[in-house]
Amino acid sequence: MPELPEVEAYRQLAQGALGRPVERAVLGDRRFVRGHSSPRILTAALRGVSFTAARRHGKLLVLDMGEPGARRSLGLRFGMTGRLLLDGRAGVDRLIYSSEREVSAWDRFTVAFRDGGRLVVRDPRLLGGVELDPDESVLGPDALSVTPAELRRALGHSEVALKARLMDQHRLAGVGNLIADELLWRASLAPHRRAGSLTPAEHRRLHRHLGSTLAELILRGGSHCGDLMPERVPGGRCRRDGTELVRSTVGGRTSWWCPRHQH
DNA sequence: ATTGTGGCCTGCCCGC
DNA sequence: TGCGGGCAGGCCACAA
Repeated sequence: MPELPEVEAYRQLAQGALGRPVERAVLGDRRFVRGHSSPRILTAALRGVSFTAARRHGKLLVLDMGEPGARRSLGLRFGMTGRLLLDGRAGVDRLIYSSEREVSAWDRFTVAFRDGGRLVVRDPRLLGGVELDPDESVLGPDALSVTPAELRRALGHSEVALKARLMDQHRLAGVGNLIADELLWRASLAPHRRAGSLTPAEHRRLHRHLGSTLAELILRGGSHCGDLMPERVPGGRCRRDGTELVRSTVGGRTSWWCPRHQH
């Protein structure tokens, strides 16, 4: 599903859309519009502009547009089943939980360029969305570039489960359910550990594993490419010590973890 | 402010 | 063979 690694791939794909004048934008489903702008205002804002930069903040892809001084931006979210396509090319090969089928009805948002190319968000489940001038200030620091001090601040002294805190986009942006499980498994930390209870050594370990896990998943091609993923099924075993993994609900999400080495 | 819960959305898979 | 129910989780509204 689209977590940070997928959206990073989408960002790289979207670089190919920069500098190409927009003919028009089309909403396949008006429910796909998020935020305060109406579909009419959003599509009108895109007419004739060119994108000047493709940025990523957590799971949010931001396309800047317009002249400096009158800067606007377009925010794209992908939920758990959203794909990005540019001129028919996909940003990622495979998307777990989503469908591989090509159904034009799932093209929720299309930007048609004057040169004939298209940027398409294809999302069967409508869990993603498009927003004009998204408020990025509500997002925490990006998980790929977060500093140790920022990560410690994100966890704070909270009594909330560590995993829930890591997935709180307002405090740390980019970590979703699959990566949280992978990260905690690698860092030997239990998902239900209180977020504020980590020792300095555990903070360091978590920060180190966060960076290396994300970098590795980006290289491997997605959030589903972790070492824990194949065992994230009933009867699955820990690849480190052979213990049968436990499935429980933490922070309202299905969590798989090793009861032997994660504490 | 913080935290937890339920609903939205729909393709897919399983059991009957 | 068709059908109903459960599941998946990012995000947001809402309540306490």
